[in-house]
Amino acid sequence: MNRILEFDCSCPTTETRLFCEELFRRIPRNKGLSSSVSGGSSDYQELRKKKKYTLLDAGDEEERSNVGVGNEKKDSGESGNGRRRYRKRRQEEEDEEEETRFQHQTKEEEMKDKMVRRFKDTMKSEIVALREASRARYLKDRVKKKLEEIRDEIEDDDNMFGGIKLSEFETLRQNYKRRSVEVIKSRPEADKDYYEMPEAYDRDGVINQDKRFAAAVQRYKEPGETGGKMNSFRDQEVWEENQIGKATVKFGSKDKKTKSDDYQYVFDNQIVFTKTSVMDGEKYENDLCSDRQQESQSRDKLTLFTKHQDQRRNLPIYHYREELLKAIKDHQILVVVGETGSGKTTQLPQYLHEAGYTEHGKKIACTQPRRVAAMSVAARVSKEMGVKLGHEVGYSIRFEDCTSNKTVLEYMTDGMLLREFLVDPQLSSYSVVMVDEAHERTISTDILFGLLKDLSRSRSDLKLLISSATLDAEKFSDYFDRAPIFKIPGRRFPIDVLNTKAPEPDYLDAAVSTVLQIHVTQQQGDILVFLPGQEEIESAEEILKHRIRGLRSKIAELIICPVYGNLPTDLQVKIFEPTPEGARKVVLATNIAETSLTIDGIKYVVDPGFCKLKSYNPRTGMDSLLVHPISKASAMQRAGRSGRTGPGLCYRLYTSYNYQNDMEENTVPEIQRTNLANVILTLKNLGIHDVVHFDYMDPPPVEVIVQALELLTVLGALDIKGELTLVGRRMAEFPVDPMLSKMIIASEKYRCSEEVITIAAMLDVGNSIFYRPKNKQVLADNAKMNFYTENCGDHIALLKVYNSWKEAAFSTQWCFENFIQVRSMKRARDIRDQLEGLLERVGIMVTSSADDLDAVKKAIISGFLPHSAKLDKFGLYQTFKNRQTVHIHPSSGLAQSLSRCIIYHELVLTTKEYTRQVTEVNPQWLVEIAPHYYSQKDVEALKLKKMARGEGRATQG
DNA sequence: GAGCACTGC
Repeated sequence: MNRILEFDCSCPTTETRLFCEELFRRIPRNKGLSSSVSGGSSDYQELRKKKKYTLLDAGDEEERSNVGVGNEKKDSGESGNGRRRYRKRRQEEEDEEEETRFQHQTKEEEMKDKMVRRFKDTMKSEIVALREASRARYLKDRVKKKLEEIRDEIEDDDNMFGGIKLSEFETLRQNYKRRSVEVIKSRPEADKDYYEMPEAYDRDGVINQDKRFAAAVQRYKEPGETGGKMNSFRDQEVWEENQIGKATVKFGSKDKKTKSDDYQYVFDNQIVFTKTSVMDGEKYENDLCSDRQQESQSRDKLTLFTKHQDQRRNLPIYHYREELLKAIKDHQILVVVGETGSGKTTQLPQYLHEAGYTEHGKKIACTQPRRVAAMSVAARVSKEMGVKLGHEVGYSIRFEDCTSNKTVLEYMTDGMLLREFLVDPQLSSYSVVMVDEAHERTISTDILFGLLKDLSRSRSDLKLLISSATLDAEKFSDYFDRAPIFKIPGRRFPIDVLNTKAPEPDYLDAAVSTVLQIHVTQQQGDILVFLPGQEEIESAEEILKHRIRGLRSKIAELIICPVYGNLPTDLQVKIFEPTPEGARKVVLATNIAETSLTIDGIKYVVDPGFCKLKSYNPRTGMDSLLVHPISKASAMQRAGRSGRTGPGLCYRLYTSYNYQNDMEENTVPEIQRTNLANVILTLKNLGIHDVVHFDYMDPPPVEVIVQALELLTVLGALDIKGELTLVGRRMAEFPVDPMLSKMIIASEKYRCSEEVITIAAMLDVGNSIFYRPKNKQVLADNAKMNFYTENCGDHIALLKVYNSWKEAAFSTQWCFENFIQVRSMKRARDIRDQLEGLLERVGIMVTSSADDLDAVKKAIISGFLPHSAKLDKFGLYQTFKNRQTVHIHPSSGLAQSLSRCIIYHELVLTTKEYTRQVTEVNPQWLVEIAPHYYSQKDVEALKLKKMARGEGRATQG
């Protein structure tokens, strides 16, 4: 009894649920049908107004009022009829009992007493069944009412949309309704509108409860079921969803704006795609099958180690093992081409190890462009070899050296190998160097190319492997003295590439439309959309949400996951969560998803063909971060993201003509579009004097090299002959930009190294310290302004942020409270620790200037002396040297104030020329600190202007 | 009152 009552309480719409269970039980299950039946041509709200539905509504109200009210109250209403009768009877019986207690004389009375006691015994066990029977009867009535409702709907539909052509969904829905009616009608006695209480008493006057309830329960039993209870919740949910859909959404032929012969869903700007090409998969499926077989066979019998060995044998590269080893033996340099999944990164070093290249204490190095890749690959290989990570197989990345003297296979970031060159220019501990993902052309990789090529001439025993994706293999081969190319097939499913028929004027809108198009017309599979930046992702998210709002009950659930670098990690994790059944995930990502993140289950890629690209202008010394069309290689890479777990589809929002004729083959390598000051300093430190004629694979513009040389000279890292000075040598020790390292070196003079390395670390992590969520911008801004005090710029604010965090014991909670990104702070701490260690190495004491912020500012000037600007008479800033108009970025604490002379960390062209991370300084200090760069005249002029402006203001006031 | 792709030492 309790069980039933509790159940009633916890489920406010039990009647509804049971009704619907009954309904669904009787109707043949058809998933597609039941999900498409949602919504209705007639508007539920309007239906509610009609009189014939008031009865139903009253029932609904009653259900609602029953929620949370005591159980007793449940006995009211239609469901209580039987119970009321029963109660009445019970009361009578009780009265009789009272009577017998006093009289108790005749036999007749004794018999009566006996009967009552028997009745009471059976009461407890039967009351449960009685309630159920009563409820079942109520449900029967509901079925009838619902049936009536559906009939009316059909009638309405016929009247309203009789002559209009319906969409497939609407037709389906109507058919579904008609079928529902037929099915219910064909049920025996469905239309009988009275209920017979079975005979309760036998002829001899004895109550026969079995007989009484058996009949009531019988009708609501499913064949084969043991009890009359129904317990499917899923169908209930489906039905409720449909009801909600009816109540909130208007949809149907009447809402149709344009008349077309046939349609499913009408979008204002439906995009027409043409299939232009197919990227073939490479004999994947057979492999996969054998993979699975192998896996299932080996799961129980084999150990983990042998299982790994089995998997190794199934990789495409396995068939080429001997040939590869022979090629490596015969040639000093080999270009290996293998697409994702070929197994080159994990297998090649192992083959070399097995072939004896690690004898005599030599190691094999394999470089990766990213830290995560180096770590995860090393972990994988150590498992395959059955050794502990850090022993025979290790990795070495910044802040983390996971190797030992036993290590023979060393995975490392490319920057790390570059640092290794500084220590040991002969790389004498390595027998093989493999540069993986060479096609990514990071700066470090490009510099490594030149150094390794040179080294290979002096060290004939050193084997060099350059591994890359297909496209530019010939280029690598040409560069490395026509080294042979070894091709390994990849493992990928075929991908259909679709291009638009006409160019799309608004890629954002087109991307959103395409996503919806895919969502309603294509089968299961997640969607990945590439967008240039955070802003575009956020607006795409909003538009998408807005557009599916009106369709929620018509289409499957669409889960929107934004991903970009600055997104806090805990929000990034969302994209890896498996998509729930029946739903679809759409990932809105920046280029982060092109190489850095791999998301499982992506079947559709939407590629608008743009990305943000940073490029450097040596004349203005300014970086620009602007939206550019992507390259063909990049487009291929993006498309490839869809074919990882099954055949994929790539929707390109540009024409195939654009692709063929307007897009570059490859993205301009980083080395040709970056400030090279750091690279030049590194090369100089390696003893390469002629940096202009260094063997670059793609030489950077000479202007950029010259400008870098100039800067290094100004900073005192190079002397007049272009040779590295002591200052330059010390600067090169620090793995940061030359301006930052100069600032650190200068902190020795101003006795504030403690503060300066903190600022350097905070500047180095970039602009991801403060987090500003869209819905809490004011709060976030207020929290940020707490770190700004009088006479305090962005640099000092960063210092305060770090120190406050330190005082809060590096607390994560503190970060949340202050809208600070923990991830960035942890990184800043790592960098700071590293810098602190390096201070010692170059012989600088860690000293604090305490509260003397001027000392800190002077150290900043020493590093960033070309980055100064002054306020002109129009209230705009002009750089001292280039006379270029710049603006203080609104995110800066100084954006509102007018400081007459500022030092900035960087200058980036986005919508305007913005200086970021700004501090006000005394112009006189510029001359003091850098008399070789600033003349007294520059500063005097500023003073005069200031006076003139002051007077102007005075007269105005 | 703007908006910052991704890396690496």
